[in-house]
Amino acid sequence: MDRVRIFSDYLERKGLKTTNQRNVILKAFLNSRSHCSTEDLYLKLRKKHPRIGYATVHRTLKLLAESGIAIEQHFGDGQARFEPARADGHHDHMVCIKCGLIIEFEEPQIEELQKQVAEVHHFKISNHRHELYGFCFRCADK
Amino acid sequence: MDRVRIFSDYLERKGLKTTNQRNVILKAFLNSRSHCSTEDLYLKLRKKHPRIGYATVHRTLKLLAESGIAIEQHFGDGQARFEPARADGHHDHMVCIKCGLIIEFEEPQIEELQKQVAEVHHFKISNHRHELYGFCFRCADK
DNA sequence: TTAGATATTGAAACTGGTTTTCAATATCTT
DNA sequence: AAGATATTGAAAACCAGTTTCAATATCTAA
Repeated sequence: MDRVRIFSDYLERKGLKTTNQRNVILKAFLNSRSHCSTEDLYLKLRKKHPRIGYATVHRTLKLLAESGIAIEQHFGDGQARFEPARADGHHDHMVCIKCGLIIEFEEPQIEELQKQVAEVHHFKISNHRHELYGFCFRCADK
Repeated sequence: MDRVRIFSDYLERKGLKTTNQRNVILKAFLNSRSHCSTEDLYLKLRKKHPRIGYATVHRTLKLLAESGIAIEQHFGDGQARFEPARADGHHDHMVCIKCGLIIEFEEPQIEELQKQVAEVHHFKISNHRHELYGFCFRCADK
């Protein structure tokens, strides 16, 4: 089922309304490069849809995150970033502290270990964040 | 070497000055429960030292983090928290999203695996964050 | 020990991302 | 098509954090 439909269904379940702005923002989000901030998306949309406000973009991104279509990330620069959730599951991030490059990684063994650690503490994980900060191959050389 | 001395040395190396406020804040920080925010520490200090300002507390916590005495944490509630660095090395956190309980954990195998993942991507880790969000044993029951 | 140079302090103003407000507008239900 | 309800955009509010600035404290060198 495509994500436009998933979103409409989510809105309906919540007693919210499907609007033109929400659809436009959803589509722009899905087409955007990953890890875009509200600002990024707002500026991008502005070209074709100058009447859509920043607040609406941000509210819609929050809704997308709630509905599971988007994942909200915080990489420590004080600005939320959103990326489309993937069918192929969870991944984590390496963030270059020099150039800002974001590399995604997936490591099932780590996931398994953290599950075990949680069990030891009788802790029920609902989500997690695992981020490596440092220098990407390009920036490490210098 | 005790941490008051470590801090003085750090300040001197940086051409900064050892002041009464900085020492008072350092001591209060070391005696505080872990993971306190600037606000927490400011309010606590206020009782005995009502003339110390919020800005000074925050500036000093930043200096403590720079000097390696404190570790700055961000658990997604939009407020930085600081904890005394431990001699026994690094640890990560589980955060209860209901009651706020913070459990520390340490898992060398995860550290090793993340090192390997970074190598694959020619990424040089300078630090990382690994946080599990969910329900602690007490909150999971309900 | 003291004078001069420099850093620190506290209060208040400012920042920047985010969130809320509110009157006008759009959507949905019947 | 009308009434009820949610959404919109602009602007204001919010909030942790940071900066400003004049007064004060610390440090250095004589």
